[in-house]
Amino acid sequence: MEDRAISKLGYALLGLLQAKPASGYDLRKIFSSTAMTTYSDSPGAIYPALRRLQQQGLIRGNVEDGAGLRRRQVFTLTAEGAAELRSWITRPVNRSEVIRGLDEVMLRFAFSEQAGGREASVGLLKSLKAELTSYLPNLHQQRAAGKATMPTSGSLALESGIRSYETLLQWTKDALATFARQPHASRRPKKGAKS
Amino acid sequence: MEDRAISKLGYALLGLLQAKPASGYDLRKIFSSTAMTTYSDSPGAIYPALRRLQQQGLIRGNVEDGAGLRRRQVFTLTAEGAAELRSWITRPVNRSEVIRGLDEVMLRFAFSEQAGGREASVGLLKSLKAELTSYLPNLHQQRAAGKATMPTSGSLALESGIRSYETLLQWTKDALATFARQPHASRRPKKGAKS
DNA sequence: CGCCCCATGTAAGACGTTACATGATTGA
DNA sequence: TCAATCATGTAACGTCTTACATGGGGCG
Repeated sequence: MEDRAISKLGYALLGLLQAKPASGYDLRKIFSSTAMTTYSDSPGAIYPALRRLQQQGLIRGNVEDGAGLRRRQVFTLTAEGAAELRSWITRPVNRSEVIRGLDEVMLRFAFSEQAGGREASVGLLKSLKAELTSYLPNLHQQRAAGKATMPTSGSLALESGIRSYETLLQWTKDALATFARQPHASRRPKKGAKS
Repeated sequence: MEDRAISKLGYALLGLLQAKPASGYDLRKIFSSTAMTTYSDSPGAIYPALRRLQQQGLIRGNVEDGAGLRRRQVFTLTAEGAAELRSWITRPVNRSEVIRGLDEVMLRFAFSEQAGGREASVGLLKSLKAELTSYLPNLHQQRAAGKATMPTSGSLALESGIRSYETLLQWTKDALATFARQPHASRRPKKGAKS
């Protein structure tokens, strides 16, 4: 239960394990076959990451020795792991994350509902929306400032960044609307099985 | 002139030096003050990266000892460096870059006009557009497939990814239109080998 | 004089990438 | 039997992060 930092890959693993216990190999397959291909499926990254998480007490591994199968270790999230995941997810979005770590924010959001229920998702969206709203004028200013000095491709690149932030802002609004439309009934999974 | 790989930061430095010779400190300021804040302005990253580029013969450093100033080394792109930059920029965009390395593609594009003229920019845009067009149906499929199994926040996260790719595709079309509107006059700073 | 900006650098440590290694099971 | 897939791991390597170190120059 040491207290060192957890990498993005580490959080991705925690989030997946929260949904369903899995082996390292299962996790690799998820990374290589789904939309999570952004993450590395290399054993040299995953197995050491799992070991670190286990040393920190965030996951627990159980060796499956059912049949005459080769040893296969299935990892489960511990209570500490679930707490760590929740605290990572509910932490407000700040400027530097918007600039350098949007993918991590989206990862947080993807796991938010299972980890902290509707409220967690909505909270994260609001926080992201606020940060985007305060950051965008900044970019517009840079576009105006650089108009003269930059080559066409340079200012187009900046334009692309601006558009992607605007699209994201619109998405946060739509996502908030989606949650607003949903019944306010307690959708919060306390323990174990999900729908 | 060893032949090892160049990191993203390395290319960012080459691109900036192509526009204008600069010292390590100048480059750090660019990273910390402009829209290029995505790149680290830490000396522990930049100075070693510059040294590597110099060892590869891609840049050359000249110590300025004009006044009684403290030594200040100004780096310039060599011919080899310019060639390397061009080859990086003109290399076609592939699937894995679209998935994991869009920021690097945008970096390439930002530098493309100065490095290889209008044709380089247009070529890169076309390549990106083709790759996006072939990748997007893939994501739509995943959305359809996961609709049942994913929690709301998960599918919304995927939706965000899809939208950002669609926005980018629209941007490539607009950018191509921008270049099409520009005069075809030779803006190319290099003697033509390709027709 | 003290403080901040210029300007460059090094050292320790963590993480991911690539490549290699191992071995069991299943199917052709 | 050969190949592929399941399943886990290690070793070397490079790069970034964080933090520290150094030292001159300008300014109040």
